[in-house]
Amino acid sequence: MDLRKLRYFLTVAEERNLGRAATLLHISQPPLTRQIHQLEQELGVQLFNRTPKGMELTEAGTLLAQEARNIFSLVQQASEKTQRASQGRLGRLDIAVFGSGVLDTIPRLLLRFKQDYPEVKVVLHTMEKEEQIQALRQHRITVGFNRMLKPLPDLTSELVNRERLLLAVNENSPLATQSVIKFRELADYPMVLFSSSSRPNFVDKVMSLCYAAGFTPEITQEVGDVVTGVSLVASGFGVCLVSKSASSLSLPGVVYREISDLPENATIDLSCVFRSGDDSRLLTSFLETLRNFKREEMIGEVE
Amino acid sequence: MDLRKLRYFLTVAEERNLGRAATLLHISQPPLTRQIHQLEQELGVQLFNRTPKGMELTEAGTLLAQEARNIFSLVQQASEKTQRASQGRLGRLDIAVFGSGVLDTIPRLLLRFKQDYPEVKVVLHTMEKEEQIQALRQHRITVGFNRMLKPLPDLTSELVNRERLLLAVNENSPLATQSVIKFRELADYPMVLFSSSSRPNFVDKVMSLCYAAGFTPEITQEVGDVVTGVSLVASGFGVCLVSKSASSLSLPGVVYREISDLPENATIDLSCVFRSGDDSRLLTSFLETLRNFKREEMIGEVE
DNA sequence: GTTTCTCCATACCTTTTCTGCATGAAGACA
DNA sequence: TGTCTTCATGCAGAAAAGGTATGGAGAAAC
Repeated sequence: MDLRKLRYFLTVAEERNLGRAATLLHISQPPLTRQIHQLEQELGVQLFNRTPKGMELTEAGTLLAQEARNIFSLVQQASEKTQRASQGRLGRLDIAVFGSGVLDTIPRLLLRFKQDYPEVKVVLHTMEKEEQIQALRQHRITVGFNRMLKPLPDLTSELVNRERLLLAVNENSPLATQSVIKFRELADYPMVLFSSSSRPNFVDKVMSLCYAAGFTPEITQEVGDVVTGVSLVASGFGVCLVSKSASSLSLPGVVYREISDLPENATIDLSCVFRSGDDSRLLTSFLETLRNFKREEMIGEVE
Repeated sequence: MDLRKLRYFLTVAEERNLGRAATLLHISQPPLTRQIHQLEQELGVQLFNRTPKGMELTEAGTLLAQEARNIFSLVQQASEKTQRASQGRLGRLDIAVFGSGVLDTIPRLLLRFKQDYPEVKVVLHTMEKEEQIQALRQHRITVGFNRMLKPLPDLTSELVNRERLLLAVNENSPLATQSVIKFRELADYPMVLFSSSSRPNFVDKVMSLCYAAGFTPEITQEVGDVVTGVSLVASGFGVCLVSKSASSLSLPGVVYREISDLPENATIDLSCVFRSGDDSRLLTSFLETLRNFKREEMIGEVE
């Protein structure tokens, strides 16, 4: 059974007349007769009763006509969906985020993407950096978000934004009342820091800043993620250096303070990683939204 | 886009290799290549990335493959359903019953038909006799049930069963306590009867029985249907002659009694009517069940 | 009752489309 | 570099679909 035969059948079923149906189909009547006969023979079912008045549907024919309409509707949809998918406007995009990366920037970006491409289903996976790299290579995800990725040949990373460090301090700490905080002063306060296993680059960055400022920080507790870190600050474990976007995380007893003399390079980069040479249309769409988003964010910061 | 191309596409999509797919499809590789190209061109969408390892689905291709599977499943179902419909095992059968005909016999028959042909959807319509005739001629129904139809050239009627008359009497009436009731005795009791507009044949039959017995009945009330008639008996309006199947209608205060000397022809026929020469498979199926049903009912009565 | 008209079916030929064989081009792998 | 695998292309043959002419059967009109 072929779609042409089915189309012919449906037209005859609706016209109840071979001649008119043939005209509508832009063919002559005899081949149409043959195609209908063939369809009946293929199915082993009589679809029409031939009367002097025309072609009258049998019960089986009536049912097939309904089914045929469904089939054509599905075929039509399939064609349209395929075309939308080829334009990166329909489909499924698997994205990985790291534990605390879901704060601030990424949700706003994803919301923006959802507005731009409402038919794309975004599936979020929580993965740490190494897991993301593996998942990208295995095509389990298309995009990963993380911080400070070392360059890799098969993966391309693109900077999403660069945030200066902020200090999370307990509201009862003397630092909370100071109008200006210098980095050097942190030497006098215990510090909560990520464990070097979970965020080696971040730890290295903080440690090297401290060394440059001439002190070794007193680490009271190592934590695996920002939320835990900030909640320890709330409990009075010490101060904690976090990225600016983490300041959207407001816990009772915690305030965020800028450090006045932070060096230029004391920043945390949020990057977006994908397979080099991935020409997927969904990725292209996503990167387009990402670049628009960056442009608008920069304008926002300048203002 | 025709089903052949779609089948080819799906096979290639599943094999991810033109050569293997061609083997499975029992064609050689070059035509398959061309068909895939044509499909891509028709849709204006690249469905595969050609790699030295084989054919790799694009996002659009992945989506089309899913849709294609749905389409084939629907086509398969359509074919099977059509064949079942041609055997009278699937479809919709519109049946008309008269007001009180839904009592006893017809429900049992319909239940039996539902067991024999579970995939046939029976739609019941309540219509009086003349309405049924019109509906049959307009093909709005396929079968009608009614009582005592006069012969018509374009409609065939088949006897379903023949029921003797029963007398519905109020439990307080002297007749209720009598062991034997003779027809002649009805002359002394007021009677509830159908109006001659709703059941002319039934009224004629009762009146002629009374005349033959030598009396004219005192009609206290004319009613349109059995249920009303029997409820008037319950209220003490008089006695009412009903068909045996109506006795399944039990109302408080009403008992049913046989009449000992009822003539042979004092019967009510339940007939089934359909268009003469209707060769619909559903009707054939229905009549087959009906005849089996009649056979079993007769055996039941003999026992 | 015959004619005419309207349908669908069949015969025969033409045209299009698909298929197979042979072969080419390009990247992977040893 | 040679070989292997994979997809792409040219050309001829086969199959399927389409067109024209015509037949046959029933309904409607005269």
